[in-house]
Amino acid sequence: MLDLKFVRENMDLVEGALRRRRTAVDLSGFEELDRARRETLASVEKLRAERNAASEEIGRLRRENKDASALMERMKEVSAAIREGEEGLPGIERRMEEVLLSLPNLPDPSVPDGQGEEDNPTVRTWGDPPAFSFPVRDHVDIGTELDILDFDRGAKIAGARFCLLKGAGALMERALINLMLDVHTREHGYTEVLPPFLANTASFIGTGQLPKFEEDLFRVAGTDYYLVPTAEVPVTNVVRDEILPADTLPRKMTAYTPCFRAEAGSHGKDVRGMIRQHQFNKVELVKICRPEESMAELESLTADAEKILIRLSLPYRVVTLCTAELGFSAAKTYDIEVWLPSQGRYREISSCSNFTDFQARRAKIRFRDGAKGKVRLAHTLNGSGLAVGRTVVAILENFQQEDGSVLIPEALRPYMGGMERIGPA
RNA sequence: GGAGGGAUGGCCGAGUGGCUUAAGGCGGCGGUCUUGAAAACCGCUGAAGCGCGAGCUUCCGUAGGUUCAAAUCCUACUCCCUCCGCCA
Repeated sequence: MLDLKFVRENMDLVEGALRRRRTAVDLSGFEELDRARRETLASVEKLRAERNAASEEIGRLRRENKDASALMERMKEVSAAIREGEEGLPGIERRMEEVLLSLPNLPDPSVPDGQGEEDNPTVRTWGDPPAFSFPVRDHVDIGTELDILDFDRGAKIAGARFCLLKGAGALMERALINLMLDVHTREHGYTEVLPPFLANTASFIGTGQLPKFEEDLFRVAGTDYYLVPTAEVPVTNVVRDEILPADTLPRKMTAYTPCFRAEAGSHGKDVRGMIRQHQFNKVELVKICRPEESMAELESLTADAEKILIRLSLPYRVVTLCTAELGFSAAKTYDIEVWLPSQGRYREISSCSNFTDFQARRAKIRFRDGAKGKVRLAHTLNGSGLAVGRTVVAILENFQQEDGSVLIPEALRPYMGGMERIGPA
């Protein structure tokens, strides 16, 4: 959510910044609502001040056993006038709230303009795509033949876009989760949390998925619960409605959760394999920090995620999302893309974003600046560290051998009971 | 699921209709004292909205209601605690 005062005073700037995101907004109606609200508020508050003064007077008169009935009678009218004046206010405020909640974050000035994926500049590249002396197969063929991925059974149990992992496949998924959590907690200073996998409406509004993107979520029928689409939701909301001591910042948390995505609009994209599923595992990194530090924290958070790929010897590149690709709540995002031999290109495996004060304002995440300082909105960040299912895909494809087996990256072997290779069943 | 008890500022906690513009404490900040610190003492210290400003208004879990006036009374809901039941 953008700051009301800022929007009011910088309408043109806001409209211009959102045009950079290819989001057309017309704020003229909002301007009118804002004016009406302030006029109403001014007159109602004046009446309330009158009533408060009279109430005090009535209290005084009654204590002195004097007659207050005339004043009480007059206040009846004032109270009626207040009620009447207030009448339109909830409606106006609700409509303003709707507008504010529907406006995406403003892109950071460093974010390049662009129309689509092809306009995301590459920041850096690590590792070399492996060369193969045999025909490359994709993870579906490799995994099915090794009997570690079973898409047919996944579909039988749940439906399309679900997968069953078996044997060394299930073990690898679990091993990756442990490796990632260990690296982030022991080497990068994050505190591990294991949050609820369902969260309520208030939490989803806090991080920006609601009210706008309900169709992307699975809701538990008859309840106020949604399945989390990312640990970002429960973990960022750990500090919702709190005022944090400044010396506890930056607060760094990491969490494993399964992620559930309905993604109504995504049909037809990545229909094959484990790239795009209704359920997948992810280890998430979340930071709450001072505004001055958030851009530097974004750099280090991205580096923390990259570290996992380096450990696993998976070639990747980092791109900056251009204005058109930026997510709703983000001011700046780096995507980390891993090399997928079967597709001959890099595919997203992590998305690291600085949300500036956008989520903090919605979720009331604040800190006290200095011992007697002002209360200020914090900045929030998060990034995948990493998407586990896609990491399995990348390992199967990058480490595939001519005989159909898959070498296990050395860093992962201790987490898989010393297993060095997944051989044919 | 049943019965009871609760929800008040960063934290704890008093407060059953009008001198509550929320007592008191803790914590924090400033000061006195001290070589320095601690202790002691003194002072300051909730959040948000509106207004150029003096200032005004709102907020005591949430939403309604009663009243000239609500932290306080009424209704519904949410969450927490204790006990019982069920259960991994």
